[in-house]
Amino acid sequence: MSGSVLREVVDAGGEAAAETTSDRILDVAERLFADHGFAGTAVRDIAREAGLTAPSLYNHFAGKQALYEAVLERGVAPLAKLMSGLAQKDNQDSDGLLDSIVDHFATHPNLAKLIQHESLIGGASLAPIAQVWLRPIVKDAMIAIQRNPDSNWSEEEGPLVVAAWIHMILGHFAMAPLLRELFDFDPLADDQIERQKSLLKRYAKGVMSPE
Amino acid sequence: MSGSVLREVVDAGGEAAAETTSDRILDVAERLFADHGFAGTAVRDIAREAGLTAPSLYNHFAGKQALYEAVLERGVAPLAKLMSGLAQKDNQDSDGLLDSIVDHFATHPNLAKLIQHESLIGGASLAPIAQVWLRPIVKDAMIAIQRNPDSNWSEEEGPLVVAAWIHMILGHFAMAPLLRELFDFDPLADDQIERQKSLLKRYAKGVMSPE
Amino acid sequence: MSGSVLREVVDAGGEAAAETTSDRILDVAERLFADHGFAGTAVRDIAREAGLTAPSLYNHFAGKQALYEAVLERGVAPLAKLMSGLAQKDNQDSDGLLDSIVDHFATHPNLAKLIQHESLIGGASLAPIAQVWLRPIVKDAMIAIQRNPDSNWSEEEGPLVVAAWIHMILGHFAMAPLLRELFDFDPLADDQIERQKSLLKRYAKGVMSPE
Amino acid sequence: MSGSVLREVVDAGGEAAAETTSDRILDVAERLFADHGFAGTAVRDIAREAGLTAPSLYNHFAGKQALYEAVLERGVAPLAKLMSGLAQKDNQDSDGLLDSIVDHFATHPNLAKLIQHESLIGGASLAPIAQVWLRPIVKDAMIAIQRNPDSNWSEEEGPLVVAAWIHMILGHFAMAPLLRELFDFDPLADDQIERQKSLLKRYAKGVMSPE
DNA sequence: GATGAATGAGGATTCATTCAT
DNA sequence: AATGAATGAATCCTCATTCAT
Repeated sequence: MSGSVLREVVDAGGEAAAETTSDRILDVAERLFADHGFAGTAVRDIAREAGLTAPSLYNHFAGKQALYEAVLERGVAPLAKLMSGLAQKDNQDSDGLLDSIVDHFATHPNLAKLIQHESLIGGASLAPIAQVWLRPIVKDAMIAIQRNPDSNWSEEEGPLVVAAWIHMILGHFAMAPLLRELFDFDPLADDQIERQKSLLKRYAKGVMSPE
Repeated sequence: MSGSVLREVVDAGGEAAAETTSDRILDVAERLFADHGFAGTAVRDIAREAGLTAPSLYNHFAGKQALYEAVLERGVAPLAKLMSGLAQKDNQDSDGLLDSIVDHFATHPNLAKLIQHESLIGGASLAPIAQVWLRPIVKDAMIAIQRNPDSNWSEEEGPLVVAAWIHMILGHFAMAPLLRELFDFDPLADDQIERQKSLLKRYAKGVMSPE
Repeated sequence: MSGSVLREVVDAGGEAAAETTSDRILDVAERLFADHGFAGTAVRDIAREAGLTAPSLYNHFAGKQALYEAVLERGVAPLAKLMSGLAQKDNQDSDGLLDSIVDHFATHPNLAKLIQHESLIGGASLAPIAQVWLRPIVKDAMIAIQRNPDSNWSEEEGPLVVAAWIHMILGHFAMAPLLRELFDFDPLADDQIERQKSLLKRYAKGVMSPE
Repeated sequence: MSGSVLREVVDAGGEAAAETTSDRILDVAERLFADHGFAGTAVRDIAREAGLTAPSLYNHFAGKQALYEAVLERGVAPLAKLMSGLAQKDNQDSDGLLDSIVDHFATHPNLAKLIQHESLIGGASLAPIAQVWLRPIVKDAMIAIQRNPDSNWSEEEGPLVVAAWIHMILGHFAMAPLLRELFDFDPLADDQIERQKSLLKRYAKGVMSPE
């Protein structure tokens, strides 16, 4: 259940054992897009780090935009799958749900950055992400919040509560460079991830129901 | 004609009444850097929207990077000033503090995006922002959290708690495009900002001290 | 089609029969750098005269400076090779040595200009030229001068004597525009080159040992 | 007679005691044009080193080209004056003539570089230099050579002999960077200039009449 | 699948020059 | 006489992309 175990199994976040060339390209592109954003990433750099030349990359992806979208889809799809799966299970178990989500981001360290980049830019790919993948989950979450007998959030506050969760989870992973500067630890280290998980769980218990 | 007096009144957040060319450039650059990031913003576009040609811009700023840093400094400096001022007042009054901070981001709608862009990229300008401007504030916040008799966060959790506040506040303003897609409201609308303020205040009361 | 054989024959000094694009670029660049200097030569002009666009040129050379250095190396290397070859032969035969050197500059009409440009500017590429290529030859020359029984130059004068030879040989080819203005002949014409050779030989006999 | 004495008196080569702004500009421009060539020198750099801005420079000179020509004229005119004066004196005294010329270049250390730059480029300003200033002197020199009873140069060789003198004198001063790299002394140091003078005088005696 | 060569569009920046002040 | 601001032209160079091989 802990992230460190999952990492070896899933491997989607690391590019060490990449097999096909397309996968290798996607791995590199994911990392570079996450670190430098879409505009700040050169196709040539992706190609070079993937071990080929830029023209060769066009044998695998129609263009930079298409590659970017493929990266986003590959990154966001399993997240959506995970969460729609979780939603169908016992959604009272917010602890396990939080563990799963945080673990997913921990094993996919570029995902949060990708989502936050796209959210900041408000690019064309944001709508699919938000509408297709995240919205259903959000709906479940809002239902869960409302259904919680301890919760006393008004209906208008629901979205902001959900948004707060998104910010806390995404932020922990996406804004790692800032946190590293501000504090003296790496938010992506295993112990910090565990701490963040326990923090979020305590929030889930107490914070959600202030009284 | 007596511009210097008007400037403070009119110019809060908008770039309509900008007076000097340098200010106009800074205003435009702030908006474009916030919306498209550093790499995604062309000097020529900044110049055009500021009403001059790209070479002319170099009469006011040494280069793109220098302009970017000037934008960041102009944006972050008052934030730091505000918060260091708040820290010296009654720092038990977390409500007023939250109001001030949120209001500042509300009236400087590009600031959160600028900080989050730079945090994501982990660029060279991040260190000054974090070290010089944010770190002192963070120190105060952590002291306040520890001093709170109701608080029972361990010492290691302090940074993560502070980080959570950063994520919630920055996120509300910076990730507006995502929230707009996900929900059907504008986080920057006055009523939503008020709602967010009251939400954060409730968090400050309850969430910080779960038991 | 069998280019590699032809190249040595046809391509001596002229850029007409250049084969590979890189060679064509080098040929044009050599001529333009020689005629206008480094700063006075535009990459776009080199590219245009070589039959391509400026960006295409970057597929062959990393940049203007790299191209310049490649031009210098291609020009100076055979000169050094020639002279180190001559040094190993009977170095009493100063006549043959002078013939070879002058003929080399005659068949590489840009070389003297390139060296003199770089010597005037004192650019970064001058040190390699001087240290690696010319210095060994100079050493030989100074030994030869000292060893000459008729020579009565003091040790301190040796360098100046060598320098005088350099000036006379380089000057004849590099300062052709001045000589054309001053006199009414072309220093690069065959008969003038022959005359210069015989002049230098007479110098070598008489001038070097005045008494 | 020695260069070191003259330098303090004449001062045309140094820019320390420059008086009018125009003179200061000319001094700086002369040095920069000599060191970097016409294309390699920016008007702004000249202006900055002269203590004003580029637009101000246009109050004194019509443009870059005009400034360049003014520099050349100011540099070459006294040289021509000197030499026409020398020609009218006892032109058998080649020793004094050589001393004067070399001293002039020694006290005007940029002059040789300026002439050699312009000769290499073959620019529009070369013709005036060659035709108006140098040609009369050259004519005298050739007459002197022919008239010398010891000389046995053919008529066609005359120009080449004169050219050789030009190369040796200009080269010593203009190609100082190369000589510094090649040998371990500064050609512009007083002792080296004296040595060069004595060398040239010996050449004048012996070399000119090999038999 | 891969690549070297090529390119139009655009990148930031420099340059010589102008002009109102 | 000096300058801040402005600019068209040109600088070197990068970029995403195409295409023949």
